[in-house]
Amino acid sequence: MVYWIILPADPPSDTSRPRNAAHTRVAILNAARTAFARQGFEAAGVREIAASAGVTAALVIRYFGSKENLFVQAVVQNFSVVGLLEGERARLGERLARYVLQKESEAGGSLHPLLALLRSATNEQAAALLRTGLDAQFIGPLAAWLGGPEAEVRAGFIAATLLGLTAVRSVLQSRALFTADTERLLAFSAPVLQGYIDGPDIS
Amino acid sequence: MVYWIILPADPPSDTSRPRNAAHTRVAILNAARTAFARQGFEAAGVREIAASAGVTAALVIRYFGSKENLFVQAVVQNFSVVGLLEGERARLGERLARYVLQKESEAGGSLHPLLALLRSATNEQAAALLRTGLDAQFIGPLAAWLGGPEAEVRAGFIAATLLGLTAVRSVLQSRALFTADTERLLAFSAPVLQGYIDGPDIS
DNA sequence: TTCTAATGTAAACAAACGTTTACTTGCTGC
DNA sequence: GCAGCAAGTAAACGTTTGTTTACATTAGAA
Repeated sequence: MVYWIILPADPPSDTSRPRNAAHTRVAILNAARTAFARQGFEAAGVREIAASAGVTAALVIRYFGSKENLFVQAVVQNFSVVGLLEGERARLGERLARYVLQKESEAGGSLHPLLALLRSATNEQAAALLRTGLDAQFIGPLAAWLGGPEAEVRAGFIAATLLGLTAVRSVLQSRALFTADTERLLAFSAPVLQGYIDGPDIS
Repeated sequence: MVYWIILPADPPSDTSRPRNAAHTRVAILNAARTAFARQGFEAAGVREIAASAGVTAALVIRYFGSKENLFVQAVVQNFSVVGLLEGERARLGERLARYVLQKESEAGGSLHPLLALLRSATNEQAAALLRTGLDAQFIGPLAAWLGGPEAEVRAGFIAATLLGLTAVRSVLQSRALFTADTERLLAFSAPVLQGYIDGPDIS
């Protein structure tokens, strides 16, 4: 018991955290995002998410009602394209390509948001939830930004390209794209993406 | 009971099948391919595969040793790019695009082979198996066919594009690409794929 | 300081999973 | 015709899953 007094006031930021529903909620959401990105909707367990947030599974259910609802709040409502749209139009293709080609370690310390989407897209339950989110928060805004009659199809192809690259590189880790250096992959993919952005309409 | 006698001699082609290990094996493999394509490696259950093949789960394990081994024999050793490589080089992009854009109903009656790959790629156990299969049966042969110093990267991008399209269309069923007609999608994607095939090398 | 509502936990639930064991059924070579 | 082995099944095993129930603890207002 004495050891508790000797330890610093806020040691590993989890063990001695005072009871605080708001902080706990955030901790659970962060743990869930990481777990869903690493393992997908099905494989990620409520007990494991709870443990890595420093609580128990029962509390997670108490706060979010169900695993499905936790997924919605942690992942579906949490990826967006709007940040990438800032900047000159002629280089949007490059920004998008860099967005998916950067190593996980470079992605702001956390795992790539697209990973959670991709790793969970195969579960029918999660896919139904993601369907809405992808249209509302990625394809929709991107299409509106692009403009023109083919905007939706163009945005869809961009999403498909980014997801495909993420799939082959981060999930399947196919040798061809996993070991190649980022700049070379960028040289291939950025023009393609820019082509979807600025290419001519199909009659 | 009388109804059985009235029914034709070989009714649903399953109930009255005589004992035949070879036929049963094939039936299990077919059922497994469909189940893995529809639900992915984890969600597809051995009991369900067995039932749809007209046998019990114990027999499936007896024949294939484990669910993992069943997956290898049903899916991993069963997708290949070689068929698409026949024909003129200038139209390979179009053939590849058609390969993934055709509706499931047009894909020879069965589900698209890429679906099983994609829906199972998120399971770490299955992904490890698919990693080898994708390189050995798709990217490898395609790269050898393409030739040139960048062949592997080009093949990787082609695989990524096809997987991405399949993901957005068949799994996420995003409105933008799900409702658009095949010919328009073909007009967008075929040139991109052909670009990966014939485009200039990156210095 | 005391009391109560909020915060959290331990333990168990029912269902589903892949797999194993022991058993029954039926085709086939002698 | 009949043994023997292959083909197939029923039932259970041990885990793991998301979720529920009943209980403990602590923070904060009175």
